[in-house]
Amino acid sequence: MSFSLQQFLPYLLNQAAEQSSLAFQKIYKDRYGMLRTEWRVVFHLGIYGDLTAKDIGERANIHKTKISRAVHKLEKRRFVSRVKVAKDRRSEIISLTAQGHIAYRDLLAEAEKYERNLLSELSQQEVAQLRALLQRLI
Amino acid sequence: MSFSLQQFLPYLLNQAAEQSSLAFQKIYKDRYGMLRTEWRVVFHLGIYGDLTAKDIGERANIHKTKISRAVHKLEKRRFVSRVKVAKDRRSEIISLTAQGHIAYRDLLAEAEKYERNLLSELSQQEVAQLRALLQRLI
DNA sequence: AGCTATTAGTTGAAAATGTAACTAACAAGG
DNA sequence: CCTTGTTAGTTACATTTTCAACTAATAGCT
Repeated sequence: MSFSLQQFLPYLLNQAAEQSSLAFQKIYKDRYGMLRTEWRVVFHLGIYGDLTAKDIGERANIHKTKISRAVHKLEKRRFVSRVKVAKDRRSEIISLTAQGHIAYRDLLAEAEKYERNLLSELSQQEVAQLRALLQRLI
Repeated sequence: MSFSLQQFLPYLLNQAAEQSSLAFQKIYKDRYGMLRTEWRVVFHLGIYGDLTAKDIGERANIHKTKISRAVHKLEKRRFVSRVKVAKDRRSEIISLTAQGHIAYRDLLAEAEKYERNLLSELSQQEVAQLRALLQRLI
């Protein structure tokens, strides 16, 4: 009985991850009807600029079918648009539309606010430590 | 462009959680055909002893429908058994069967091995820090 | 050029999840 | 006891996710 679930790292990380994204999830869901993958696609485009589906998938570690469906939905709702790449017509460059940019900026502001709030309990140093440790695990 | 997804805590936590549970997930899936919720139910029973579905849900922060289905599947595969509570016949005490215990002990050993390996990159102190910080977030 | 292998992205079917509505048992107040 | 409200757990249905098979385009080899 010496094993503690509360100490088991994958479990701990999962709990923390769920807790920490729950409230933010509500924002992009309620406000833009987005799912997690869709929000992630929007953020990647907002941060890194235009990308192909493959790029996004690689950077975000998301499977291509999920990306494909997320992009479809985002396109249908006019948050992104696509243009075939001349050089390689299998792939398409995905870009935020004007409306997509607006949503991105809005959600970005929320994300920052949200994170500030989340981290308000920790000291600067602790935050840095936490991030560094998590990054090493990744 | 100052915002970094790699620094955004919910994102970081999610990545770390996914990474850290991927390989372990493979073990309980391949070896016992279990899903995450099922594995969690088994661990809760193994660690805390017999519990009702409600108890498990509360401790593990899992919705009752998920618990209900997980328990059904575990019962069908003879990892757990159920007995109606005499005092309150709405609820049932769930217990690991002999076979369930065997699976539990096996997975427990794997979990410990897995975590040792996962943490081998970090110092004792760092591990303690990480756990403490995560627990505060939760 | 022609053949095979790989790659980007899509699609369909099966499995899993979320949500809400439901049943059965209990509880509390009259 | 009866009514009303609550609780444990299940079920049905819609939405998501996963997995494998697929199409279309390209790359590489001969």
